[in-house]
Amino acid sequence: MKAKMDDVAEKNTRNIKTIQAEVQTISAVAVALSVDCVIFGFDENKLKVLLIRSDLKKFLGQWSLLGDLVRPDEDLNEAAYRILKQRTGLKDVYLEQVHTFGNVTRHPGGRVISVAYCSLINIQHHKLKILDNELHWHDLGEVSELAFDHQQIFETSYCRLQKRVQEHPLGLSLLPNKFSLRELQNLYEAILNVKLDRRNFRKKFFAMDFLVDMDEIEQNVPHRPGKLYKFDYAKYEKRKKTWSGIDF
Amino acid sequence: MKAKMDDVAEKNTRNIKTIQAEVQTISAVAVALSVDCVIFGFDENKLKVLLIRSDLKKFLGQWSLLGDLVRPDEDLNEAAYRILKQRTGLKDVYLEQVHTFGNVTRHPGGRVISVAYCSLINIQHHKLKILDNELHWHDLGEVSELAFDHQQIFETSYCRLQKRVQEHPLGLSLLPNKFSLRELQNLYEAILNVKLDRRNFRKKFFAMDFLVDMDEIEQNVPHRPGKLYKFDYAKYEKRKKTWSGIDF
DNA sequence: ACATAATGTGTGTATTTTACACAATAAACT
DNA sequence: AGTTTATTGTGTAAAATACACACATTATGT
Repeated sequence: MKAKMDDVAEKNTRNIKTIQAEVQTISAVAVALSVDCVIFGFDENKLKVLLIRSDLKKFLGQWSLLGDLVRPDEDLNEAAYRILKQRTGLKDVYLEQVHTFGNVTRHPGGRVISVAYCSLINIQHHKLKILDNELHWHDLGEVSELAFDHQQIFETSYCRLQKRVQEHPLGLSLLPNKFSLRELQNLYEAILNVKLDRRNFRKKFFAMDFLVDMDEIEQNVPHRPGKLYKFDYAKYEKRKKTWSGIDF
Repeated sequence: MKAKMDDVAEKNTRNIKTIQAEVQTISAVAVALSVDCVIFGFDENKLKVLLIRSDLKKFLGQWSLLGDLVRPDEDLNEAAYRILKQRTGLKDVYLEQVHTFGNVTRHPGGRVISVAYCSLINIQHHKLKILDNELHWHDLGEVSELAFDHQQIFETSYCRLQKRVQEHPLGLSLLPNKFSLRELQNLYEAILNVKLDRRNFRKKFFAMDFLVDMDEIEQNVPHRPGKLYKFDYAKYEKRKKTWSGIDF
């Protein structure tokens, strides 16, 4: 399976070169178009990103983002959703275009421009799918020297995420449906890489009035269990026009 | 001149179709890559955007953003700077990538993806160049039914601008080097489309401590003239790491 | 029953934001 | 020269928001 994918990648690389050779003679530039997804997850109180071993010989052993070429009949968003579905089995997840990377030399196989997407998934909803050890969740601190310009793409996406979670309650899509306030705070602390005051955090989140008390408590914790809440997405959708962010 | 440009555009359109016909048979998708610039200016206390009559027959008479195909040896940012230089004669202006639009059907001539850039220029620095009446500054309120998906691109860019001017003092690149506080406030009111309290506006801006009193006053105004200031870009560059925005 | 580890809760203080009014100045008009 | 007009420049009090901070409660594990 892996060997076959490598073949496809190598073949695409040759094809791109061929196209570009033809295109040099005319005025329009044909480029290959790809989408790369920066997929974030949250587990054991740490923020993670999903990476795969690089396809290309040049980057042998290095990790890279999940990406693919966009198909002829496919919009950019569709391509991003397809990649997510293929790799994680999940759909209906948060996905947002971040930036387009198109430097001439960014891909050794020829001119390939890449539209980067940032995605947040609930890591528990697909745990079974990563049997392939070429696909792996990495702690954010341990992401370095990615293939291509993926280090830059990753960093750009992470910065965007840090901004976005202060503007919209996106982070919640990283958590289980039911969560304790401690989990929620751990999540924000992990994303923003700061320590927050527990009482003020709770106050702010309750003031938003989007949390619904489930009348359940945590199980199997070696201490006083916390209450469980869910997020009221419907209420948020109604009010988000007049919503001005969280700001921790 | 205009007729020649139309020819080139039509020729490119045919070429793109030709390329795509060839590409259908192989696995990589070749797309044409373009850059569209949303160029903002400020004049007579109004925010303006620079538009040109559409090249294409399908959109005859409609206005469109300034764009061009990206060259084979050209990075995306370079292409955007080139367009700005060609159209306005200006370089060293503020320019930022906003979003990439790549829907399959967005261009009637075939698959063309467009990377949108937002730019701010001082409208006085190039006043002489718009002799061509196919190129025109439009009041923001009067921008409607642009060609292609340019209406959407424009709106996305304007929203981005509204956010960015609250995070960085970008707006100043729309003003002359010397400006009064009234001009500055008019600018922010135009961009954000709100009314601001004069005293509080001044207080906030002075508190930033980036304005330098030029010891000059406005000339030829039929009322008490205001003092002129310039913006201390060097000081801003030094402090922008710890800078957390303006927030009107 | 005792130790452990985390939950749940409120208040006073500092900071920031907002609302708001009047004297001073230069030009234009008579 | 005096009056009108339009806009500049300035400060303060009240309200809202953000911040720092401590102790009793509750379940588990031994």
